[in-house]
Amino acid sequence: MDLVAIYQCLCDRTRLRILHLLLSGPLCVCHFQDVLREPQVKVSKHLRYLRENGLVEAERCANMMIYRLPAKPSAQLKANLACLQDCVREEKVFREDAARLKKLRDGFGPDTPTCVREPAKACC
Amino acid sequence: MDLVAIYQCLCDRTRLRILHLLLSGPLCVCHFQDVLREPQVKVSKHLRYLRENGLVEAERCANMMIYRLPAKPSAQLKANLACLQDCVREEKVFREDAARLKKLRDGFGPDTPTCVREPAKACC
DNA sequence: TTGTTATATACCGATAAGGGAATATACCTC
DNA sequence: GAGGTATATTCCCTTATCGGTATATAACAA
Repeated sequence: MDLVAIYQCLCDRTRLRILHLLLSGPLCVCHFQDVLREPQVKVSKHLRYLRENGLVEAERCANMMIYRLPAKPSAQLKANLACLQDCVREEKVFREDAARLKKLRDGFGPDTPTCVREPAKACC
Repeated sequence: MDLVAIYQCLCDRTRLRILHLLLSGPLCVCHFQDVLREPQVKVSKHLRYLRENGLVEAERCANMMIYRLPAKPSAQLKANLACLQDCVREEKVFREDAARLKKLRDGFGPDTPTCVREPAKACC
């Protein structure tokens, strides 16, 4: 995995949003769908892309997949994720995503997805 | 110019090499050709891409074009260029480029291009 | 003017990227 | 087993990217 591959992962807005969310902790696919408000295929394909390039790791838990940032990121990846975290502050989309994620995590009514209402059961 | 556009510029190896060279100062196109050992079209087109996205600035000087990093880079760009400078250390291509550029700048025989032998005349 | 050097552009082909619709797989529950 | 939920994959289309060959432009020099 070289530097170019990292930037190739970072050069799509959806993937940036995904990585930004992961900076605050592991998430399952339905979280992403809900927070990003993007269709399941789209999310799934971008996650696959990130995974194939070593930018995220995945683990099955019951019938859902939990995605997280690599436990041992390379120096290059670490540097770029830190840089990303600085840069996203300036853009609205990312702040909105963060706000929606917070809402989900805080728990909001009976219509929020199971994996959010019952994190223990959903392993995340 | 948003974050995605920056990463789109960074996700090609030739453009990374160009930006890396620019981190050590302005250069004209023939420098790039020589150091990168890439054909003129290729260099020119990547420079155009970078310019259109605000990652480099250009100025004509006599019959050559001098490219440089923006005088007033955005916070996002500044952060990413700093990150880039850290990351390139790990990869051979960049070190080799730097070595070739140094050779050129130190002046090497009568077969080096005019714009390198006579920097004053070439405004760089 | 003509020629020369430096750089840019147009055009073409090959490949990759990104998105959606439909379908498949994996796991759970009953 | 059947049915449900969560996620992945396949197929198809559209558009972007990258590279090369050939040609055009800009500025200088004689």
